[in-house]
Amino acid sequence: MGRGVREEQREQTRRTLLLQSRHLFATRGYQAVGLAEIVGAAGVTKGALYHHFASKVELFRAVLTQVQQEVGGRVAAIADAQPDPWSRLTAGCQAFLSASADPDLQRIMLVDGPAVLGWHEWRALDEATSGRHLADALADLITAGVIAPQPVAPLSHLLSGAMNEAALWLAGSADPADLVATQAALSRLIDALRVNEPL
Amino acid sequence: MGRGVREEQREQTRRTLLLQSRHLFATRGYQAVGLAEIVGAAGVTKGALYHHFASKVELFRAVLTQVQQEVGGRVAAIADAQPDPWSRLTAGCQAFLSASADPDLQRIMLVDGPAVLGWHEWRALDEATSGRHLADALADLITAGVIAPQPVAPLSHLLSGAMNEAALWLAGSADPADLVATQAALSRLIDALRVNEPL
DNA sequence: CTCCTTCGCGTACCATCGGTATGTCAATGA
DNA sequence: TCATTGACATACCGATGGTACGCGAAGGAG
Repeated sequence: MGRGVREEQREQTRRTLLLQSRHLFATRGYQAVGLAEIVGAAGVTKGALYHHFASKVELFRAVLTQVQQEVGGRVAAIADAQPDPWSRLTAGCQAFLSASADPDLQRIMLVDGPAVLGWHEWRALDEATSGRHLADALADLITAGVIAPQPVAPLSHLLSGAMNEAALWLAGSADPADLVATQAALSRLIDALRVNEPL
Repeated sequence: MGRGVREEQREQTRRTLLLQSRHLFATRGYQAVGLAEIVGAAGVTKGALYHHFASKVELFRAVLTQVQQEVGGRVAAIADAQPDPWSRLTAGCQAFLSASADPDLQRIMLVDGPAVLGWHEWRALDEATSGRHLADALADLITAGVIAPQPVAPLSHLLSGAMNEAALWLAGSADPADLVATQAALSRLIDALRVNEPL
């Protein structure tokens, strides 16, 4: 099944473009990085870039999608390994916090994402990956009667925003105790959702 | 106290620049608005703009500072009118949610702010206004023994992020029930902080 | 009132950056 | 073998943030 030298080179170039732009976007931000620098790092020219991506924004969109799927995959993998719905929620939240703590991911995912694509589209992308897992976990817990019946959307947004901001803060904090304290505080907040606090 | 025609005109120009750029930034975003459009709306030229602000970023910084102080002032006014620390926290959170629901404020404050100035500087600005009130309220509740002793910083970031994201979501939701549900969910989360859940 | 200085601002210009049109050469398939 | 397609390079354009400089009126000194 020789896939053809043509298509192979194409995908190679695209991967390199994604990889380099992702690195540059992560370290210096979307605005500060010019296309010249990206194509220079990738060893190609602007012609190649615009052959693969319609605009700088679409290149960023591709990078963000990739990052979101990676984070979503890591969270889902850890959450799905848990035996019960409640553990899936808590473990998933901790996993998201850990994954988002990577400074190379969070600038793309949490800072530039909403600004470049607009909040609504950013939200839609998140909803397709990590956000979906959170909403699903909450819905499962409601149907299981573990947490009180209520609309999932508000809760999902509150928790998602809490974790996003916390991850941003943790990335800049050198003290590892902050991570522990944040996880503890987050656990307390989530525990509040249980229908009856068992002493 | 004749302030002089000179200084009066200067401040007038600066105010107009801030007002117009704030409106444009709020409705179309920092990136999509060019300086030509701003100075056109303000009835001046780029010379005037660069006489008052060193760069487009500094203009945005001035706008953001103004917005933050307004929101912080509104929140503080409502919170300080409450009799006890616990009411100050809850009322302050509700006030922040309501204030941030204004689409003309939130794009500047919550979307473009972190991306344009960088998350750290954005955080520092927030810390100087609304964020400070939240941290103070939490600290008061801890010393009063209402909520369990714990570091305030993680809690403050979690709650701040939750409210920010919720405000963003509420602005795009036409259903007024979403606001009620969000406030209810937020109240439940905050209630979880009490040292001993009564009943 | 006069002169000079200062200051707020307009004008003209520049560099850079995202984006496009077009050329080129190799892979492909008949 | 040869025409075609497609992946990419090159050259170029318009717009935008930013700068250098000029101008005219307000303010102070005599």
